[in-house]
Amino acid sequence: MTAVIRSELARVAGVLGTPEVEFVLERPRDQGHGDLATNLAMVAARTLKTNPRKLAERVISELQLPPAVVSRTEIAGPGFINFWLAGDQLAGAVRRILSEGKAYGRSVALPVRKFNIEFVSANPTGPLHVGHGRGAALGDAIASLFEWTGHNVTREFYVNDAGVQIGKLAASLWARIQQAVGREAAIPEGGYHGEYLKETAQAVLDTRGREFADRPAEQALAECRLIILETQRAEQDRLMTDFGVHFDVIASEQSIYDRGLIDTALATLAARGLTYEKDGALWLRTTDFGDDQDRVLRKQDGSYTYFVPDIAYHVDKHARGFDRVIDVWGADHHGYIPRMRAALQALGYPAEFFDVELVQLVKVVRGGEEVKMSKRSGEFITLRDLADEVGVDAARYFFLMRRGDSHLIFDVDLAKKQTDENPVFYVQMAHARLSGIFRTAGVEPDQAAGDFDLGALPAAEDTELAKQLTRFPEVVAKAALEREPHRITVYLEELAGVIHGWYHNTRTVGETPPIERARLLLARAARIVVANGLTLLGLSAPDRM
RNA sequence: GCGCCCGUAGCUCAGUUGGAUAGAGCAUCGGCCUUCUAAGCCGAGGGUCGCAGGUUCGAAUCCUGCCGGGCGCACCA
Repeated sequence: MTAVIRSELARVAGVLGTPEVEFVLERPRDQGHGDLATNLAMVAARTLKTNPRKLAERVISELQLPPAVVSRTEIAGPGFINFWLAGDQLAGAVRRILSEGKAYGRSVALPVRKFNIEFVSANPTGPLHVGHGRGAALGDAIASLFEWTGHNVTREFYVNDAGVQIGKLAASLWARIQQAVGREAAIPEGGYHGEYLKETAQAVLDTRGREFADRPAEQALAECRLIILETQRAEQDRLMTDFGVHFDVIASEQSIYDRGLIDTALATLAARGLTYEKDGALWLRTTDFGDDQDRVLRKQDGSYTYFVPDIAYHVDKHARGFDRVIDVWGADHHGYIPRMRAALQALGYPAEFFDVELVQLVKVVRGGEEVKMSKRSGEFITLRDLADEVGVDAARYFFLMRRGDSHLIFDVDLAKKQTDENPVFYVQMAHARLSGIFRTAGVEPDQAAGDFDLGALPAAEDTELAKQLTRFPEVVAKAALEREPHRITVYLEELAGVIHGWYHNTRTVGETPPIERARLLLARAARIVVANGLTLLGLSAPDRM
């Protein structure tokens, strides 16, 4: 219905002689300002150098909108034009919720794009921690938002299984194995001290026998490397599955080397004249593309920097036909963005091909005290621990309820509370209560049929709820455009507030038949919207709590 | 020193690509249980939008400078 008004406004803008003017048509914050408002007269007045309110009068006299769509218009404030929609419009919007069901809120944003979204991508050198959890929740939710707006999405996880860190990890495991059979052995310099390696060491001895510890070091290290990689990867997969995140592609750094993609990428850059030798190293002219200094590709010792497989990996993503690639990174990697972007532009990819979503670090608080995390000491809150303690739904919700680029304080006590102070509980409770209405009525929600008649509903709460419900599609579209899942949680909390108020102040079961019928349909529509919002974010929509 | 992010109510945070009187939850205070979940609802108080300039009909939003917090500035990954 907004599209009709928008295009009519655009037509009038042309009549006024300002066809190019950019105006806004939006829902005003204040209900007294109508259902929709536009600033057309004010922005056009600037170019036409005339009085905005006078121009607004002219706009209204030019507008040709059927009364079935707009029941009233007014000029307000400095020159806003406010519209009140006809009652049928709202009832029609609720009927659309009922007919679209699980699909309500989905749309197709043109042009349809092929997205690759890479997230988590944790090194297989230790357990996933809460920061990875935030990346997982955010990446998955952004991917879902793209799907809900009609795009093609691949969720991807990149494994750094080729670097020197894996070698140190294998050596650390080997030391733990030696210790487990009672020998003196030290974790090597820069190695890993976490408890989990002791467990893995014991598991190796249990399954392969104690003789494993007697093998020649060189052979054993190669084997340790494979074992620890597989163990860590398996645990990461299990955790992500338990966390409700499914990856379509697990990409391996080692395979980037094995498939010869390194040489291809370097050759392409060289052919474009963008590399040079200096001080015995090979450099890339990233300064030509906005970086503040050129970067080394191949070190003096002949080995490649981490930058090189990263470039090759993104070349591979490009080759796989994605037209938008988004990496979800921890904020501590932000300094890496300019050089990555520069490298991809050096390869001739369009600037919009590559983008990064930064995720700020998570501060976990319990009992009012910060829970410190230290990878060094091996003491930190793992994602597994957190999910076990507060539950997957609460964990995911808390990770999503703030903008990704703002610091997140994760209050463990709050996440566990089964009261309205806890936003997850508050939203899920709204769904459970709506389900409760149908239990009492003795009908399945889907069986609440008939034509929705908003006119049969007398309470102001009915209309308010209906209005709130119909906002959902535009909230989803905006959240997808901005890649901001927190817009969904904010909306759901507002919606839940309206639902709780409606539930408290009106009754459904036992009202007169026309009212009961209409309220059941409204409850069904509300239940659909809450469920769709929760589902989109990867959360459950419980019928009881 | 340079760069990126952040700074909004006591706390945690929203704030529609510049709009109308800056909002929500929690906390505090005051009401409401013969009710489909009181595991809830209604109401009140609470603000120098970090500070100072600028841009314009209009700035929390855009620009400049400063202050404060976080994170980066490798031939590490």
